Amino acid sequence: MPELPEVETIRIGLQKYLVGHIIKDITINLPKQLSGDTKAVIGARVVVVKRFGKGLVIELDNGYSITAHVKMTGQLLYKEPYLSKQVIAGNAKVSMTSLPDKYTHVIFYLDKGAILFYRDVRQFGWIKIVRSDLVASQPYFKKLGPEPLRDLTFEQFQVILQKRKTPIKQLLMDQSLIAGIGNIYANDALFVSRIHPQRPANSLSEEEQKNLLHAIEQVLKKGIEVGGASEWSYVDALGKSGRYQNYFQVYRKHSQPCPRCGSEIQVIRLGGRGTFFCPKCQK
DNA sequence: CCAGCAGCCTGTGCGC
DNA sequence: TGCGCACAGGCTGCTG
Repeated sequence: MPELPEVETIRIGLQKYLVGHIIKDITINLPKQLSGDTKAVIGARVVVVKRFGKGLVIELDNGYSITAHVKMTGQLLYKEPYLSKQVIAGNAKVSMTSLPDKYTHVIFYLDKGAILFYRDVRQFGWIKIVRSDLVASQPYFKKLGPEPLRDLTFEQFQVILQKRKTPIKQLLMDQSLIAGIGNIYANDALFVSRIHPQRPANSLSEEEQKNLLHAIEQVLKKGIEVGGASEWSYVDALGKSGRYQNYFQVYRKHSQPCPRCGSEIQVIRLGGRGTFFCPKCQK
């Protein structure tokens, strides 16, 4: 499930391949996944691709932007004829040769025979076309908290934690407090910093706060470095899988030995989400 | 105001 | 083998 590192990896791919392309036409197979002024993108050129939290913003040269959230199973894929072979070589989970397929809900036809398409098995994601100057006031983008690796300072982090007695893991995943962290990186960051996921956020000592922020930055950077986690259906803009799943410390490792002390990793449900931790290392 | 949870979906993996 | 069902998940919107 794409979180900050996965969405950042998609962004990097789109920034590299999409910028400069002109959108010629759109095909909409599942109307509920696309909203806004869809006609506005026709004839416009892609200028830059940005990311805020887990959201993507593809800015066009006519004052409009394509905003998107891929939720769990969404994929934004770029394809052009001469790239097909190269893409398959990149250990793609999805064979790009058979795409677009029945899960492809929106297709943007670009110049030079390239396409950008949105594929989403569970149909939870969305694409919204809005004026660029209104992106920041859109419901999803409006309520995003500060970005780790970009503008989240230790002082801010401390204030966020001190105010609340919510279990620390739930707090980390609250997008309005800190943007971009999901279940995978929340679990792993807490393991790295040896903090129990159920600890009230305001109970952390200053040292624990520092360790946690450092761990968050560490796991997110590692995630980006290895192209994200492809535990489910995540692939980047060229259909390539990431490798972070090989670095999971505790996420989905229940009943397996803790990589640090050998104790059995436990699983509980916290805020309705699977929560994995080592009962011995994490206090 | 905040916490908790249903709903949105469908492929996967389990038990029988 | 095949069926049925719980489960996974981010976010919105509703309820208590």
